[in-house]
Amino acid sequence: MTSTGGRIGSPTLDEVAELAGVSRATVSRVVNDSPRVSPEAREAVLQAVEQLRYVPNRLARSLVTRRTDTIALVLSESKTQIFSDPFFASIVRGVSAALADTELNVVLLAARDEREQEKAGRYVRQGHVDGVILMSMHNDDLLPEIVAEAHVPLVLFGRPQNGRAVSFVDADNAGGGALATRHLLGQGRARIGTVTGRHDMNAGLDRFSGYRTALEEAGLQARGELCVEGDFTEAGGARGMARLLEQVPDLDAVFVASDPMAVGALRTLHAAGRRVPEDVAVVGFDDAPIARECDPPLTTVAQPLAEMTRHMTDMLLRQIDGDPDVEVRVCETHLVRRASA
Amino acid sequence: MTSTGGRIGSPTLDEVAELAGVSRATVSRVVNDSPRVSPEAREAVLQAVEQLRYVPNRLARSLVTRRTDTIALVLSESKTQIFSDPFFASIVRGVSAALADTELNVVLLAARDEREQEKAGRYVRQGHVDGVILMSMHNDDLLPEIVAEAHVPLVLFGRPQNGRAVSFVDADNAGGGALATRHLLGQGRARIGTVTGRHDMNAGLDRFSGYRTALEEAGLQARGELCVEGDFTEAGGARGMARLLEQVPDLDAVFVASDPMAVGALRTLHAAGRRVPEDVAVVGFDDAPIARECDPPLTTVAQPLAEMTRHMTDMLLRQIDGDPDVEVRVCETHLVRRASA
DNA sequence: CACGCCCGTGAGAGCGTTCTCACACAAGCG
DNA sequence: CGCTTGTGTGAGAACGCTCTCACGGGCGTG
Repeated sequence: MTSTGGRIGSPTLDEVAELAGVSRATVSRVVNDSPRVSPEAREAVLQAVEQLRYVPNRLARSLVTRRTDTIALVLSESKTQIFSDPFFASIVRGVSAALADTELNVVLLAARDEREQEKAGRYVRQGHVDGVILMSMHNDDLLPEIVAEAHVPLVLFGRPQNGRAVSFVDADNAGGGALATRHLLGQGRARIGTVTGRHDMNAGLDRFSGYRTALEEAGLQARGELCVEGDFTEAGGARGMARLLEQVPDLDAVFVASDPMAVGALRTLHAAGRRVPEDVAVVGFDDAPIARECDPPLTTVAQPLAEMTRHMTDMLLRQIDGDPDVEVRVCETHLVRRASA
Repeated sequence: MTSTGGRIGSPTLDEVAELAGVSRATVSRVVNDSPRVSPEAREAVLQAVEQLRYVPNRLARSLVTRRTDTIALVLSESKTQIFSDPFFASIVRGVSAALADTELNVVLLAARDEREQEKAGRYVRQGHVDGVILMSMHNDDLLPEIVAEAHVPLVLFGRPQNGRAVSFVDADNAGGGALATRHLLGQGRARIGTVTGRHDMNAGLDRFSGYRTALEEAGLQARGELCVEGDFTEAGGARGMARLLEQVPDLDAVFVASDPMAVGALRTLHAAGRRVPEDVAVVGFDDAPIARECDPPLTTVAQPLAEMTRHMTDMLLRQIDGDPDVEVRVCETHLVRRASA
């Protein structure tokens, strides 16, 4: 390995220093844009850097600065295919965008099963990242605990189940569910069903509770046969809708707790010969790109994802800078009216 | 910062050594499972590790071992929403699965625009990872070049455009396109259109060329009005199908170069009152989960993704272990028959 | 009984950085 | 003209780990 003629490994600060005829410290200053360097020295160093194609070794730097300039976006989700959910894609985009003009890198960690969660936890604890944004929709997830105990700055996407003191950003899911349901009530719909999200995810539960609140406000009851549990996937939405139609043949509206599920529900309704919105009105949730494209275009509840991701990164950066406060932010949703309701 | 009472920072090897009453070297041996440690010493160390909740600092270790035990899965894709493509989700799953019982971590790097690509490139060059699996479907992408020049082990998913010597794994896209088209021909279809993938992605071009090959074999011509360019999205598939119907009203079959696009095409066909497969037969590509769920279930070309991801990781690991050979692997596709053709 | 051997251990150098200090030198002040 | 002030520079100690090497003690062998 050492006897090979070629340059194995990258050039070091020392090599640059020698070539530039200065000390290692001066090279470091130039590389880090310190002002206290003479123009001549700076020029010499820059030339040497160029010539050797020097790239600083980040590991060595991190070892002394105790900063990695990297944050992890952890997706801890086993049961649904969160990865192919456009909703998740938006989060990723939002976070990268928010950090675009900082020094910070974002890495995504996928933690599908328990094993991967432990791997991700280890990765975080071993000092690879300065902070973590954790999307863990699932209530029995170990990872929030693991990360919190590692004393690594942490912001959750979505309200955690147990009331532990941790910063998070969430949409007002209950408010959104109520918004959707009130919209349907306002159209004079009387038998309003719902395909909920998974009951072991807060987003699912909260949207469901908003649905019930709105019905109760109107003096109606969320009877059991009106409510079926979905799983946030398109297939699940289709199945849920089928069951709903079976249980309540004269259904005239449905609130579906996510857009992919709503697309599945639309398919079932078409197949069953129901017209949307004439026979059955449909409201979804998330305002995914598909909502605009499907037939009919989907009325849906939008969460301000850009705003939410910005809050998450801001909160995380504050924590990384040493602010010990726990912050919580719940963002308002709004209804996007299209043709389906 | 330093005056805070609490334990700032994790315990170090030295602290563990002191508590266990041994030297730093011995602790290191225990932590790294070296056999040359007496049972008593090992026990003492393990207890101290437990008590201090010691976790090795990976950066420090990497600095000397020159191994990070991390590989990056880089998604360099700007134009389509690759992130919400189920196809991509499968790749991620496959790679993590293949590395599940190794020490290696996987981080995902999303590089949507040029800026993010540079950031990702920097990340790789600065020594954060031992190797890279790069999904860059796009022909004008800078990242393959950047990574290759950094002399970091690299395996591409998908054949690169310029013939540079780099290891890659690809599906036989041309073969798959031919397979699909021959299947349609075998059903006696005569006017077979295609909605292609993007022409600046090899997967798109190759599937298209397979389509033409099969037509020519049958003595037919891929007339211009039979071919429209799609973009691998559902919306694009719907639009492409609409254009196709307009240009060729008596179309009796279509090969759509991805399943999401095929789903869009089905929607258009339904809306236009064409029965599938009676009036128009449809074959997709990818065997995405949706293919099973849609109406009618989609006949589609499957690529052996599990096999492909395994090859990619194997090849990368070999490179990381110092094997300088460039390897190439093209995997066979097969047809999955369902109801749409 | 002396010799070599292996085994468990610890001392210490090094990995590539940053950062604190101290130093040399120039310039400005009384 | 001595004194402080400031500015550019370099020496060297960290950072937390691995790994080579040397050393002492127990054992088997001739």
